[in-house]
Amino acid sequence: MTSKATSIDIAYRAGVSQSTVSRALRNSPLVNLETRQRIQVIAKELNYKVDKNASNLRMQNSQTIALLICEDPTNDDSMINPFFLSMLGSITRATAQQGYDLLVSFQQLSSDWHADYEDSNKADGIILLGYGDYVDYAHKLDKLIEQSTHFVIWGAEHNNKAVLSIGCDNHQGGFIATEHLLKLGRKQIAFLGDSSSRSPEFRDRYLGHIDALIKLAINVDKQLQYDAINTEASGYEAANELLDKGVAFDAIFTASDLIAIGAIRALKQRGVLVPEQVAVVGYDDIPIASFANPALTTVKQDTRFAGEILVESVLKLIRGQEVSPRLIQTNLVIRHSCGATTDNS
Amino acid sequence: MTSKATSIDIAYRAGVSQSTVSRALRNSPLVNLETRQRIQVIAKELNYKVDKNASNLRMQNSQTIALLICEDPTNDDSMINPFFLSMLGSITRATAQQGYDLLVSFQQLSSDWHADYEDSNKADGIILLGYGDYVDYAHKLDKLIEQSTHFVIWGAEHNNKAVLSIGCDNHQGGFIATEHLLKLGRKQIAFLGDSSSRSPEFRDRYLGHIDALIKLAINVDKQLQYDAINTEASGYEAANELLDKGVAFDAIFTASDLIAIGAIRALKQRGVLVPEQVAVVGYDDIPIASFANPALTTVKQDTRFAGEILVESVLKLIRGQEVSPRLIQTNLVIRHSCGATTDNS
DNA sequence: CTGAAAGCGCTTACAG
DNA sequence: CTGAAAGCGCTTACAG
Repeated sequence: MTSKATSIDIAYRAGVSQSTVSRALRNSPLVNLETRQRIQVIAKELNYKVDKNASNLRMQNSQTIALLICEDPTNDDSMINPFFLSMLGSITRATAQQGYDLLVSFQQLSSDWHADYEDSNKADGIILLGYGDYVDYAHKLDKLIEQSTHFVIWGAEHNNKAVLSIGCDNHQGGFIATEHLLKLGRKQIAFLGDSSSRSPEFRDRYLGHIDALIKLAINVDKQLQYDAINTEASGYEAANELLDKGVAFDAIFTASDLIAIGAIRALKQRGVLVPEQVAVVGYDDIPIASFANPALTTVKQDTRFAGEILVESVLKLIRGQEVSPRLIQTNLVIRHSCGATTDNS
Repeated sequence: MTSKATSIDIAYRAGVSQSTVSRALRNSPLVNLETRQRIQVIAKELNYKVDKNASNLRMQNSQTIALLICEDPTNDDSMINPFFLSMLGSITRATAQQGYDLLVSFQQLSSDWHADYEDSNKADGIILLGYGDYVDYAHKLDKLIEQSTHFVIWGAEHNNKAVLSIGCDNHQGGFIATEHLLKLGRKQIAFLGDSSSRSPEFRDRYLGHIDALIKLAINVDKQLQYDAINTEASGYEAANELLDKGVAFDAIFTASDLIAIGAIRALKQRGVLVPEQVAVVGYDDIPIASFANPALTTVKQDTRFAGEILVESVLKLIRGQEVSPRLIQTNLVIRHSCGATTDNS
């Protein structure tokens, strides 16, 4: 293979100047339609592609956006949170659709965000995908703001108003889950999941749950909340503690599917029938959810839509357009674990 | 925020020439240690980062590699094959470790590979992650070769010797799965999975399975092979067909975990005890596997290692070093579905 | 050990 | 409608 064709090569063959080639390839109306087409044909023949480095250097942008995944520290290193993975897929798609490239990186490996990305002109904007309160990242966030980097974070509204956040409405999600359970006649609903401010997502789900109870005039029993982090093991443990305590309950709403799956394992092991004796509703609708036994009723976050909004938002930021934080509504996926359907296949 | 600092700014402050700054930042021994350090301090103060576009343009490389995911056409559009997702994670890590960036793209969205990547100087090399025989991509593969693009594909050895492939040893994986089942005393082992050449991975797993049977002098019963594609539904269906047929079997080895999970659902529904009556072994060790009920015994492909090898291989290609195709050994993850352990939690 | 200069391949005012 | 020229921010022979 001979070395890559440049616009000069094309200019030579087309018998025009390099500037004209450049214009023609960008389809500028300035250049005569006929010459334009002739140039484009030659370009195709030579398999010519604009050199992005040169073009970006000149235009001072990169047409790529960076996705920084701040992995959930509660997960073991080898496995990415399944919800993130799903977001990754939708963000990749949305980015491509907008004609941008996506640079992916995991946070633990790089300690200097702005450095690695926008400052080195590799990305025009950044999407931060994390779980939790971003407290560990606060300092870096500040740095990003200070440098007026274009970035958007996934999650609950941030206390720093300069940070643009896009997230699913966890409060609403918690509300509909519990409301559903109440409508099915369940009265004592336990909540498994950290309710501290360290986990804003979980806390908001908890708060939504509480609001549903209050709205339906059910007493809130603090005894029915158990902390759990986002793992199967933690759900298993929390459910066992709940069982050991001896408090009566006929349903469990968990802050994540992983917790729900662990809880179901504990219930089954103790001979508790799901959903007959205890209904279970999870959160996230990760792929595993539909394969659980019984199949898990869960709150689904629309990752496809979320990815689109996320990408659209950074792009707006980059273009200097108006953007505001956004909460995406969730919806309930009803399967068998809540007892709403009788067919328990 | 003032505009980004350049090497000229640093040169000005350090009272040296821009060339010296460039050398100092690359830690060239040519420049006096003291000046070098002084310059580096200033660079840090100014939060300076080398402009990648300029640097890449000048050096004629991009320090990034592109990952093209050719999605399994049997999966529905919204969900990526979990095995790929896991590979994506490990490739991301491996790439970062080598100081390269990773550009991710899904195949359906872009029809012109070489165009979008190497030719436009955005990536120095390409990793193709696909499932199957790459027949649909043969034409494009040819184009890549023709353009002497640096690329490596995931999967079985390709019939075109010019293509460098890295993959797990599916034959060996099939072998150890069946061998394990035989050692546990199972005699009639069904195989669920396409055994045609359209699915070279599945076919090799099947062949390994057959070899294990032959080695242990068990008759091969063609009746015990059922086609299935890589979905839960397909596994469910195949297991039902098997059950309907009325042939006796005491174990099932499936070409993927998704198939295994569907098969287990069918077995349970028909009242067949797993693993007591029928042992099941899957393939992939996707996250769901450990949550299945019973927890799935499966053949694990070491994705972390595979990702490293993949990245290492493209890099070698890029550097013009010697590389050869590679088969990575798999290993068995023994859980409950094969009946090897009695504790069925 | 350091500087002046060329050049990577584009895009885009500027002039015609 | 087209061309000559500048310049994006680097890296690296070349000369000293």
